[in-house]
Amino acid sequence: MKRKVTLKQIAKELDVSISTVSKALRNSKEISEDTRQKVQAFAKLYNYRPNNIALSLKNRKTKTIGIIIPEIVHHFFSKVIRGIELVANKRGYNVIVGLSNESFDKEVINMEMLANGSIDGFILSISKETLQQQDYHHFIETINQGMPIVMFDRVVDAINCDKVIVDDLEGAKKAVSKLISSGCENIGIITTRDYVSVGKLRTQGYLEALEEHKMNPKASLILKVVDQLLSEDHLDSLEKEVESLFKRNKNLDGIFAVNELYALTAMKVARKMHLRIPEDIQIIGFTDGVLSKHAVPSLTTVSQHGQKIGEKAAELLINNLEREDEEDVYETVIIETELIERESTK
Amino acid sequence: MKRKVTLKQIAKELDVSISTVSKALRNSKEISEDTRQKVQAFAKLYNYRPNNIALSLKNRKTKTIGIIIPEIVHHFFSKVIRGIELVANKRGYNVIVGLSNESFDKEVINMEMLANGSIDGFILSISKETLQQQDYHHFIETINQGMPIVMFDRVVDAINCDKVIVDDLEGAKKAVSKLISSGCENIGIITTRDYVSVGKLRTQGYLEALEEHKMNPKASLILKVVDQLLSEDHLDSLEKEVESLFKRNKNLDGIFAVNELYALTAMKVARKMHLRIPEDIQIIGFTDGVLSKHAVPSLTTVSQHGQKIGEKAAELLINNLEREDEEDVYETVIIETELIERESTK
DNA sequence: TTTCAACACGAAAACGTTTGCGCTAATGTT
DNA sequence: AACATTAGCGCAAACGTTTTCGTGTTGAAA
Repeated sequence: MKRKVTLKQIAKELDVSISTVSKALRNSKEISEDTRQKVQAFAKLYNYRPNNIALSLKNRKTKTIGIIIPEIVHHFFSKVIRGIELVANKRGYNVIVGLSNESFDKEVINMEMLANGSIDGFILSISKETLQQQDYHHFIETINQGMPIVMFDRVVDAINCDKVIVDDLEGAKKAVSKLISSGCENIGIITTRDYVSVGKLRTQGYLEALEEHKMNPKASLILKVVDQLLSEDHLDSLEKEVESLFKRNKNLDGIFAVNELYALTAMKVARKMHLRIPEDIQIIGFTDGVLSKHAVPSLTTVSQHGQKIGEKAAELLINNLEREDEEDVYETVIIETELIERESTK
Repeated sequence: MKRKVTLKQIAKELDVSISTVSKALRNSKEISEDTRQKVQAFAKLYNYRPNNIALSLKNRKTKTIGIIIPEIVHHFFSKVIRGIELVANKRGYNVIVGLSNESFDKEVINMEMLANGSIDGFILSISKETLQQQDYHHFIETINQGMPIVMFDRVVDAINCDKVIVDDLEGAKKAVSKLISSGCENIGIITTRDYVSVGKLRTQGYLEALEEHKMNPKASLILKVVDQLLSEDHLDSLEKEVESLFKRNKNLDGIFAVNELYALTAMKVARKMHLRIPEDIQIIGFTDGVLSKHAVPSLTTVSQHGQKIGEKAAELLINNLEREDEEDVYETVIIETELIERESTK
């Protein structure tokens, strides 16, 4: 078991100084052709690679990006990571992942762990708990220490930084407009509580779409699901809530659900009530996950292009990191949504 | 924008030496109560945190684990990561992720990037391309340099290291036995080419189960799908292959599919051919992903417990890293599979 | 022969820590 | 009063790099 070879070892072996070895390897012309070749041959033989940690310490940059997401077992976030990874690697960066599990404390702890030199900047999506508590001091402190942050998807106005979001409002409008133009007259929405910004915006898009088509929103058509974070019977209670939405609106002929799971649940309930999709009721979801694609009937959905979001976020961050001048102009990039029409709509 | 404060700055500010500050913060009793308090107060005020990179350099360990997986947009791998992250964080480690995208070259490059000091050890699942080429020199070199590796799911005998696998053979047997005991007499299998070890083992399990029940395997019942890595029309060609399986076996009444997607495709084809599930044909998949749970009818499946795999892998690695004695005894842990019965079987 | 570049290399500092050891002054012991 | 102990602190090395600034040797020009 031979440990990794260092400059010092090469130097000793070849009876030259460390500086000479370093320069020889970097093709400095201070070094004679002779020694340069000798050193390089030796280095190749022993498979020398500079120690990243030492370089990080010296350069005061790690070439590593920290990602904090609320949950990894989730197609959207996986896709975002893939996007980040893609451009990060292309530009010589590594990616280190922290999971907040939708918890404020874990978010803070994870960020603290990474902020002490391990990474050059953050890409993150805020946990639900943090959004509820509206405590953003850890973001502010991080930024104040000179470490840039890019937020995506779940962002918050209070923090001044680069952001990548989808046009939730517009996406929702597209979806609802589609339902309307396909003949729906009583469209229900299944959404989250308002503190999740994306939920709020999508609800707003729903309302605006109705308004544009001179349709009156009815309170009974709006279902704001209370989400008990990931509990086991969450699915059951969700189903019950959706069922009551169906029951109190006998003439329901369209559903806009702000995520995939809600949409699938709606499909399930519709089936239970012997409604045909899309003949009797049409359904559109949000988030282009794998469920929508393989559902039966397959689900028309508003795609968020998670990978593109990740790519863009990584670009913003790295550009910021590598920018010479220190001017802080923050950008908010909006990734267009796309309505993917499948079998659940006419 | 105040940069992170260092020992040196505190020392200068308080007019003591760096060593004094360091010792004061670590509660060394070499330092007087007086200065200790002074230093600690100052440190707290300026929110001092030791620089991880410097510590890594000094201690020659990074407290970071490198994960290399073929694909992240995949429930199984996400769950494994979650498991790893869980125990890693609990034991004070961070997690850094590299994606091979099923490519040999990317696997090698990623490992090289991480191996030069960035991490203390690897947890990985081998890419398909690597398995095909059977070129494992990068694993061997890494291990030879004293960096431990834990492999999971897709492992290979040629490499001597800790491994965490599911009992693919036994899991497959469970599934097929279930089909048999539910009355199936003509059971088809949809599997991968043999170079993917898990595919091979599951096929073997299928055969053994048949044998145990005195049933003769028929070549026409075995479909080994050629997987053109992630191409767009992969789904189409997959569907055609499955369809021909159905057509050449008119009396097919059971399907064992080695992954979720194959199982779903089988369901789709069955539906197209007007076979009722589970009355006319029963289907079982492998991998407990989200698709199986939400499919209609929901899919009976062999669960692999991805999270548990991740947890175990992290434990093995960290135990190895923190072991004092240098004896190399490698373990292969088998995680039991579990048959989750849902609606696609009787 | 002296002077001066050019050449080839080495010493040392720096990045931020931790820690063994040595030093000084004060205190305690005979 | 002479000596030993100890508390309290600083020096310096080490981890592995890169880079600036010397410095000694050579060869050529004067």
